[in-house]
Formats: sequence, C-alpha cells, structure tokens
Amino acid sequence: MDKRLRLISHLRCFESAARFQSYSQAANELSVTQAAISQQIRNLEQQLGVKLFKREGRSMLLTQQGQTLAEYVRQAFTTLSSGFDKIMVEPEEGVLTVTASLSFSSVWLVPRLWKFSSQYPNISVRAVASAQLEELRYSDIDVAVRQADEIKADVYQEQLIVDPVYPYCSPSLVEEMDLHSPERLAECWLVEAIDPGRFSWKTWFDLAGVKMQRDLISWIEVTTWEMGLNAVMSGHGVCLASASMASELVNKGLLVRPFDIAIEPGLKFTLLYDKTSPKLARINIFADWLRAELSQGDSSPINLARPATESL
Amino acid sequence: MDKRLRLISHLRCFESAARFQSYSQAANELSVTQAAISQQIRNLEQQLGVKLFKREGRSMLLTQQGQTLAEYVRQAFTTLSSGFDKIMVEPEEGVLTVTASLSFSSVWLVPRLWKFSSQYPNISVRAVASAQLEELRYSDIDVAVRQADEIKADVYQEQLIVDPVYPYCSPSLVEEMDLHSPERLAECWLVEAIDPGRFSWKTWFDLAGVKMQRDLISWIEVTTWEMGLNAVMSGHGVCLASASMASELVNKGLLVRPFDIAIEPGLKFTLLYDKTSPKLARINIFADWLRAELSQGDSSPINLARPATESL
DNA sequence: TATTAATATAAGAAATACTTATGGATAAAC
DNA sequence: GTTTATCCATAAGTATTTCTTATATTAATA
Repeated sequence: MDKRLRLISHLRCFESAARFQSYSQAANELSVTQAAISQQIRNLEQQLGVKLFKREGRSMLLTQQGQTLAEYVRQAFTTLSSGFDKIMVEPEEGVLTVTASLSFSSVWLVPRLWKFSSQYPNISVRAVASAQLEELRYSDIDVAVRQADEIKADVYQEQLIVDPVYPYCSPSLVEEMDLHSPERLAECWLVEAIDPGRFSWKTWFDLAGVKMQRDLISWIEVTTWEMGLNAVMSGHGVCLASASMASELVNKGLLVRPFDIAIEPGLKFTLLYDKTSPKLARINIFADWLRAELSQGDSSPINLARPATESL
Repeated sequence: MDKRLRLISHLRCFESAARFQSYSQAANELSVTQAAISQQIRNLEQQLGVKLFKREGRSMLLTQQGQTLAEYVRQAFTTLSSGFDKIMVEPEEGVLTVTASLSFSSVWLVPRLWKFSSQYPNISVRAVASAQLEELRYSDIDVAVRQADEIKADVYQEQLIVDPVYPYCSPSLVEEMDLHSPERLAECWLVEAIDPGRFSWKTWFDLAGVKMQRDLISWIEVTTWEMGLNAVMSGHGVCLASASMASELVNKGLLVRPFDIAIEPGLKFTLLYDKTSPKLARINIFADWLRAELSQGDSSPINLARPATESL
C-alpha cells in the first residue's frame, strides 16, 4: 500500500481549501477553525515536499501542482461518495432526522410527533430546529420543512401547502376589546415580526379595507412566529400567523381567529429531501404522513409566483 | 462536502483488510496491531450502518456491500496515488535512502560514502541496513542493493556485478599456519555461514581439488558475511567472502587472499529502485556512482542462471 | 483434548487534530 | 496617509482519535 495514503485524512481540508481558494471558507465548510486548516495543509505540504498553495495578498492561490492534485482528489472523493451511495440503503425502520424552523418545529411538528410515532413505532423521528436550511445531501439531516416562497437547494423540493395567514388572539381578548370589526384591532397591541415582508399588519389592514395609522398603534416586535403566538396566547395583543401553525392552539381553545380575512397567497411550506438518500424508504413514509397531516388543516393549495425571504 | 468523507481515515484499514480478507495481515501491512484494525473497521461499519465483513471461522469474508465498497475504495486510492505521482518530482539535490544487507552496508557502502558525498555534496545518503528487501514503491526507501541470485520485486532491477567468492584471512595467519597450499586450510579454524548455500567451504575445497573431512575441521559459525570478516580480521581463522566486500579491508592490509581460487559464478549484486519514484534524478546519480565504484573492484560480470537464497 | 490461530473488546497510553491567542501581511475604507 | 478589516501563520495548550496492551472468545488443527 502506498505510504502516502497515510496523508489521506489531510485531504478533506486540502480539497475544500482548493475549491474555495480560501482557508477561512474551508474552515467554515468543515466546521473547524482557520488555524486547523492552515496546519493541516502545512503538514500535507511538508510530507509531500510540494508547495500546494501560494499566498497572494490575502488570497491563497493554488500552485500548478496544487491544481493537479486537487483534480485528482476531487475525482477520488467522487468515487468514494459513489461507493458509499452504493452500499448505504437503509430499511424503513430506524432514525429519521427532520429539520424545520423553530416555529414549525415547536408549534406544529413536535406537538404532533406522538401521532406519527404511534402509527410508525419503528421509526424514531428527531426534530432539529434551525434558522436556515441545513445541508441535506450526505448529511445527518434527512428531511427539511421550510417556509419560503422560493428555496435554492440542489435536492428534491415539494410544495406541501400554502397556508393562509390570519390574525389570532386569546379568546378573552375578543370580549375584552369587543373585537367585532377590524377597526377595533387598532386599539390592541399588535404583534409583528421585525421583518415581516408581505405578512405584515399593513398588508392585512389593506385587505380588510381599514386605514392603518402605524404611529397610533402599540407594537410588539418578535423574531419568530412562535414568539408571536406565545405572546398572544397569554393575552398580549393580536398576532398574524399561518392557519396550520395556529391550528393546534385553536383546537385547544387557547387562541381564536377574530376575523376570517386572510393574507393570501399564504405561507408556503416546502418539503425537501435528497432523492438519493439511503433512508429514502423511511423518508417517503414520513413525507406521506406529513402531507396527510398538513392537508387536514386550514390551508389552500394555491400556486405561488412571487419571491420572498423565508419566514420565521 | 460529503460528510461521510470524515471516515476517510478508516479506509486504509478497510482496504487492506478487504484485500487480505484478514485483519492480522492488514495489521502487519500497516504496521499496527490487529486490535487497531478491528476497532477501525468496527467504527467504520457503525458509522456507515453497514456490515462490511462477516466472520466465518477464522476468516473475515467481505459481505456483498463490503466487496462493492472495496472496489470503489481501491479505485479512489489508485486515483490518489496517481495524483501524488503527478506532483511529486524531486530535484537532484536532497536526501536519498539506500537499503542493503547489514554486511554490504557496513563493509562496503558506509566506508565509501565519503567518496560519494564529496563528489555530490548536495545529496545526502542515508544507509539503512535490513535483513530483507524493503518495500520500494511509495516508501521511504529509494534504492536497494541486495545479494541474491533471483529477487522477486515489482520494481526495476539491474545486475551490478557478480562478485567471486575467495577465502580471506589475516596476513599474520598466512605465516603462522604456512598457508601455501589449500590442504593447509584444514588445519585452521574455518568460518562459515549457518546456511551458506553454494558459498560453502565444501564447494571451495571441491574447486581446489581437496578432499574435506568436515568433522576434522574446527568451525566458527556466523550469521552474516560481516561477522565472518570481522572474525578473521582479528586472526580467528579463514572465511569466504566476496571480493568487493573484502576489497576495502584488503587494501588496508587487514586481510589477504591466500589462494586465488574462487567460487564462481560469485555473489550477484542487484540494484533495485522504482522507476516512477519522484527522486529518480537523484537515484540515477547514485546508481551511476555505484556502478562505477563496484566496477573498480575485483569482480567478473558473468550471467547467472541458477536460483539461490539471498546471502547474508 | 490441548494447542494454535484469528478476531473482539475494554482500558489505558500515545499520537494527532483541533482550539485559542497572537502576530504578520495586505487590502479596503476613511 | 492612517486606520480598520480580512486573511493566513504560528505556538501552546486542549480535546479527540488512534493505537497498544491485556484478555476473552471462537474456530481450526494436531
């Protein structure tokens, strides 16, 4: 066996740094520090006796030899990934890791997981909350559910629902503030995201045909849909939220929807997973369940066209 | 980047064990213990969630998946080795590691290295003595000089000399024992290797036309040519040795050759190196010097046909 | 049946990989 | 031109991984 293959563990750092031409970005991709990358590559260069990078100002450019090796390493890694793909096919039973926004995870997914688990006791679902979409190919994450009008990802995407966005508040507030017309909302504290995009109270008031005077209203600013729901559940004002996310709380009598006026097209929920994942059998089971569960809520499957940033 | 590539460092153990279908042999190849191999492969299997080996009695057979992965790993390693080959080309100056038998190293090579070094001050030669031929492809060793009639190796081989084997003893012993005919040798202590093959005193006496009575002779048994030479240099008997190995000592007046009767074809010296080595420029310089230096000694370049084990 | 050969496993030791802190060089901003 | 920001380099220390040693288990062989 070629003794140079002892250096194989250094090649991950090398390949990443070569691709980015940047140690910092490689460090970020590999979730280590820049110093680790620097030292690994220094070690690799010393052991091979070859300069792979040359510094130009703040850039690390590949030498000719570095370029040559990078190409071979990339090819070898592709071969290995293919090999892994070939052997890793998992059965239906096992662990499945699902990632979604904090709001969807805590407000929708986690409160319903007992349903999935009782129906599929051999599949153990692990919910991972994240602010951004996580890497799905060749990673620990199997499925993602995100809210955005458009998602850039190189894996399979499927629109689950387009969830209308209504105002929600506690039942007691309806009586307290006599919320029988949209105009009455201006007397309440209104909960709004810091950057709501098209899911703002202004949008809603326009739909309701009410002129909103922003500076006359008391505002509560939140960073996630979940925070908004939690705030109004304890009697603090009125928030906008998507029907599905609020449904569990409405069913439990903790929240009510004072007006049947919705911002539509609503919040688009997208399912993402890697079609080549070894856990595909398991993912398909979860995806079917998810589709059924979401289709039972208050939602309307309407096509979207306009882009927006992902909601909270 | 494919997160499974974090497992890349385990793949050396896997590939070796897969090739040998034996953890012990893999351990031997990689110079680690069997336990290390066992644990690495267990870890790899756990992380991949795939059984790669199945135990059958005392054999570790590859599973179908193991076979598949082994093929991909082998291919990836070949690609990496090619990449390393492509970038690793060294200049003439630098370190060169030469391996030879203990006898050749200490009796011939090391006493002459000053010549090489003064002629090529930019090349630093490191002599490594070893009882067996060391791996030359992709290893720390650059050149080997071995004594054997036939060598199995997958690298370039070149016959340097075929060195006749004569008796040698100290000058004082010639006077002391009045060594003017071969028959007189029977009165001396004879130094012989434990397993001399065709370089035995019996062979020599046959050539000299003397009938040897083994049980009437006093024997000294040694394990290396070097030991034999050291013994007779201090006045202890007579040994057989190849002309080139003895030449330095003869030139210094420490040994003499009492009879000009040689066992021929003599000891075959072979030069071995990897034609694809990145240090080829450096190797060629050393090889040229070696050829010249050896051709200045008492030797005859005669073709060999018969196999024998490597001499000491 | 006893011995040998081969792998499995646990615990500890050794080596490697990584982090933190700091410095140096260069590019960008003011 | 100076200051700030960005990026990599390096040393020292920390954390993790890899390896060794000791022992157990299993199967093959004599």
